[in-house]
Formats: sequence, C-alpha cells, structure tokens
Amino acid sequence: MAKPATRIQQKNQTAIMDAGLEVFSKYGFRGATLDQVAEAAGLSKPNLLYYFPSKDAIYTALLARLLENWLEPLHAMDDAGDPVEELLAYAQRKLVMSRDYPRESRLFANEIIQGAPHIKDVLAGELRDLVTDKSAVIARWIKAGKLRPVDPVHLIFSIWSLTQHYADFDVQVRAILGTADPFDDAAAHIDTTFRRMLTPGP
Amino acid sequence: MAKPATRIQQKNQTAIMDAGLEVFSKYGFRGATLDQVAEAAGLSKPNLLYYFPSKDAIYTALLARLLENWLEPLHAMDDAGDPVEELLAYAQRKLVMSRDYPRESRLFANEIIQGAPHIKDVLAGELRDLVTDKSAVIARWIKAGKLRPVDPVHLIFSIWSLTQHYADFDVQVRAILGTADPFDDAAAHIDTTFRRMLTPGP
DNA sequence: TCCGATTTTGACCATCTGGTCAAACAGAGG
DNA sequence: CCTCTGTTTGACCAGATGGTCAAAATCGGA
Repeated sequence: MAKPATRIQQKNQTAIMDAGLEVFSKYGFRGATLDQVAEAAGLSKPNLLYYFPSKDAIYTALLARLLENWLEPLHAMDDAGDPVEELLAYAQRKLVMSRDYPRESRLFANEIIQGAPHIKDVLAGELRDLVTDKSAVIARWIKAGKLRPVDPVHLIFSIWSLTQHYADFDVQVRAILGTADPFDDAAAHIDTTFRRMLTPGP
Repeated sequence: MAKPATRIQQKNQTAIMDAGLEVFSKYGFRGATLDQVAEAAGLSKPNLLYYFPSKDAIYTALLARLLENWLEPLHAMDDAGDPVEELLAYAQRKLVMSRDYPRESRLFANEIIQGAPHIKDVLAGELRDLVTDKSAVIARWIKAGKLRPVDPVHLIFSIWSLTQHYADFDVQVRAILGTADPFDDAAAHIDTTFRRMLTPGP
C-alpha cells in the first residue's frame, strides 16, 4: 500500500524540510510564512502544498525528525562507562551539535519558549522518562563514590543550557567575542566546568 | 515642551507595556498581533495605536526598558568585594530574575534567537563593553589567586545560560520535574556549581 | 455650567496569509 | 505518436493583520 516515493519527491521533500528548518528556526512557527518557506525551497507555494498538506504538517515533521536526533546522545550515555568521562562526552556531543546544527537547536528553543504547544506530550512523556532513567544512573554513580554529589536532574539541565546557549544565543556570543569562532574555547570551558563539578574535590 | 502625561495616559501606557510583554514574550515579534496586545491591555486597537504609533514602537519600548534591568546586576558586581561571593551573588540575582520576571527573559531570548534584529547594536556596543570590563575584573581576581583559573567571558556566559534556562525553558523543566517549583533546587545547584568551579581545588 | 483638550471608537483600507482548484505541463512506457 | 501518472502553476478566496480617519464620547479646569 505504501508508495515507493520517486526521486523528485525525495528531492523536493528534503528541500522543503531544509527550507522549513531555515525559516521556522528564525521566526518561530507563527512568525514564519509559507511564502518564505516556498521561496527558500525554490518552489511555488501551491507546489509546496502538493508535498505537505499544511504549514503545520511541515513544522510537525521537522519537530519529529529533530526529537530523534536530539535525544540520541542522552540515550547513548553508558551505564557501564566511566562516570566522569561519560558525562563529559555527553556534554561535548551536545556542544558539537550546537555548532553543527544550530538551526535545529533554535527551532527547538523557539518551540519551548513559546510554550511547547506541539510537543508538550513528548516532554512530559518520552523525555521525562529518559531523564528519570538517566538520573537514576547518575545517582547510582554518586552513591558508588564515582562522582561528587550533585542533583542529577539539574546536572542534565546544566549540560543542556551550557551547550545550547552557543547555538541559541549565537548572535550575542559573537557580538561580545567578535567574529572569531567561539566553539573551541567553549569546549575547553565546558570541559573544565564539569570536571571541577564532578571530580572529587579537596 | 515635554508634556506632563496625565493619569490616564500612564495607566494605559503601562497596561499596554504589560500586555505587550505578555504577548511578545509568548510569540515573538512577528508572531504576535496588535489585536492580541489590544485585548490583553483591555483596549480597542485604534485606542492602543493612540498611545503607541506602531507595533514596532511598543516592542522597541519594551526592549529598551528590559535592557536596563537586564544589565544592572552585572554592573553591580563589585571589584572590591570578595570574588567568589560576588560571582555567586550575581548568579543568584540572575536566577531570582528568571523566577520573578520570566516573561522578560523570554522576550529577550526570542529577540536573540531570531537574530537580534532590533538590538544588535546594543549587543555589540554597550553589552560588549560591559562584559569586557567585568571580564577584566575577573581576570584580575584570578591573577591575584582569589579564583581558580577560568575563561572570564565564558564564565559570564555560563551564568547567563544556567540561570535563564529556568525561565526560557520553564515548560520543559516543569514537564520533567512535575509541577513542583524548581527554583529552590536550582538555586542550590547553581551555588554548588559555581563554588566548585571557582574555589581553589585539590 | 460650559469649553477646549484629551480619549475612545466604529468603519474602513491595503496588504498579507494559509490554503484551494482547475488547468497546464512533464516523463516514461507502449 | 498517444496516454497515464505524477508534477507545476496562475488565478483565486476568505480571513487576518497593521494601520488610518473622522466622528463621538469623556475629562478637567474656569
């Protein structure tokens, strides 16, 4: 029953997704217009709507694709690995994602800031479960004396906010630092931060 | 030449500013509509435009007022105080602002994420100068051995991101933690974080 | 009370926005 | 060459949006 999807379909669908990412991440759902998306995709508006039934459909498809990639690094945190290195690696992966996929980060940030109307259920469901799960892992690490005591959930919030900041507030960061690439220094800073936070102290 | 501003003018102007804050912080500049602002202010749209000449004027006025309050705590960081306590106090002040003025924080975040079209010059001017100035203070503290070495500018970014996260991503934070107020735990976590980061280690 | 200044509003407008539709246009297989 | 399926488009629509304007309502002081 499922149709194979022609070559031209795939080309246009990815063009639309990419254009939608560009526009929605810049203006938010309500601030973006279909004309903008169509132009960025190099298509006419009716043609765009031949591939996606509505503005909402494009946005929803984008969010769905995003959420997978977004949660993957946290999933990948390994119970059996070295606690400090696992957490540091997670933070660095998130930072690399901020550098390489800033539009995705801003799309997500826009959605959350505006009250997460499209994904509130995912936050309270899948995401909540995942964080609860990984928090338990971190708590076990702490109990085993492998990490300096810290609130596990707020530790995860810290990793999110510190890394995503460099994508979401990119303009501000660059305005303050000049135009130089901030990500190398950011990587060093984040490494230092979490090492001091998590490594047993004096 | 300047007119005194009647009582009714002040009442309506503040009503409009508050309504604008509510609406613009929720949808961003482009996503918000004058009708929404007018309704939130309890005025008709023409009446609203009697007090402010345009949508842009309301938004600009909001941003101007915001920026003052926003930079004040950083200004207040005292060269002569105890380094660790000054920085911790700054972080706590920012966190309290996230708790008490989340709409302001989200308004600012929306503006920055969308490329800061209205305040790019402030970022590259006033804000940049302020951060440069305070970074020098922090660098001096480090050189004097009062703080563990850390990149001063990225330290300031850390304070911003960790505190504003609780306002900007409020929905996500509450979805994960349940409905309980997250700010007490956040305060403790942030205190711990920066104390470990800045206090001389082993 | 009256008068000028301030405030409020209903009606209106041009433009934009998400979305529709029938018709025109490929492209591949026969 | 024709035809069938998939693709593209110009013209169009109803509702929303930022903004205008003249007239009406209200206010505050003399």
